[in-house]
Amino acid sequence: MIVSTKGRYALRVMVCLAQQEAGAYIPLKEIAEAEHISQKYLESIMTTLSKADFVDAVHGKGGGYRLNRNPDGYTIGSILKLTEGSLAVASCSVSGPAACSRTTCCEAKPMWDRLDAMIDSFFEGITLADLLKKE
Amino acid sequence: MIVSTKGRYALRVMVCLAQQEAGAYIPLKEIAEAEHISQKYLESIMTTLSKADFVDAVHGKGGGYRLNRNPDGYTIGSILKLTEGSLAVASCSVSGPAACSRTTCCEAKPMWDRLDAMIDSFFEGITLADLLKKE
DNA sequence: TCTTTTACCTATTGACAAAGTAGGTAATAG
DNA sequence: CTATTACCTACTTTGTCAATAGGTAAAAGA
Repeated sequence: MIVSTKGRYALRVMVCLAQQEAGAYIPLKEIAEAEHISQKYLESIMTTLSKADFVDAVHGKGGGYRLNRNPDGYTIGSILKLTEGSLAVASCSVSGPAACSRTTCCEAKPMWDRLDAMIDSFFEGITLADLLKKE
Repeated sequence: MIVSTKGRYALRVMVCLAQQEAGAYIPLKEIAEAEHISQKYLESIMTTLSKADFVDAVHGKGGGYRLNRNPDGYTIGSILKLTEGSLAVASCSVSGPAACSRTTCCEAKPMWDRLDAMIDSFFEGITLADLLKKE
C-alpha cells in the first residue's frame, strides 16, 4: 500500500472543494460530514494543506476552506507528496535513517528507481481537474 | 511503501540463489549470513517460496534450497505477489473487508486502477534474469 | 463587548500489522 | 545414531497509522 488513508482523504477533500461554488469558504465540519471522515482527523489534514498554501483558510463565522488555484493548478503528485511525505515504493529508495544499507551493491536498486520515477511522473501528469472530468 | 521487507528479502534471496552454482543446494543459514537477514525471519520466507514451488528444498546434510527454473522463468511480479499478497497502491483497489466503501462514486478510483495496472505490468515485465544482467 | 463560529495547536490513545524471536518436530545423509 | 537441515506453531516487540481529547486564537455579528 503506497498511499494511506491520509493521502486519500486529502485527495477526496480537494476534489470536494473543487466541486464547490468558486470562492466560497466551506467549514471543516461540512466537509467531514459530506465525505464521512472523522472531523478531528480531518483537522490535521486540513492544517497540512493550509500550511502548504494549497488552500485558503479563514477563521470565524462564514469561514472555512477553499482552493486558491484552479483545479488544474494542483497535480495529484503534489497533494500526495505533501500528505504522505514520500511515495517511495521500497525503502531502498529512501535516504536518511530508514535507508537500505546495501544500496551500492543491490541488484534490484535500479529497478526500484525506475519504478519510483514512473510513479512520480504518473501522479505529476494528472491534475485535480482531470479527476473531475472522468466520471 | 508498497513493498515491505518481506518482499524485498524474498527478492534478494532469489537473486542470491540465481547466482549460485546451478543445481547446488544452499542451506538457509548460509543465505541468511550472506544477505545479513535474520535466520529465523528468513525461515518463514523460504517456506513460502518452497510451498509455492518457487524453490526446491531438501532436508538433512547437504540439503538446502535451490531454484527449480532458469532465472528468466521468474517474474519479479510473481515473487512479490507471493510474498506481499497484493501490490495494490491504495485500499481503494482492494476487495474484501479492507475495501473502500465509496468505490462506486469515487472520482479517483479510475486513477488507482490505472496505476495498479501500470505497476503490475512493470513487475511482470521484469524477470530475475534481468536483474542479474544490470550491474 | 460578548458570544458564536470557526480554524489551529499539543498531546494521547487504540488498533493493527510488520518484523523478529523462541522452541520445538520431521526428514535426510553419513 | 547423530548431525544437519527444513518445517511448524506460537509469542513478543516495535512502530506507524488512524482517531480521539481537550484545549487556544481569530474573526464575525449581535
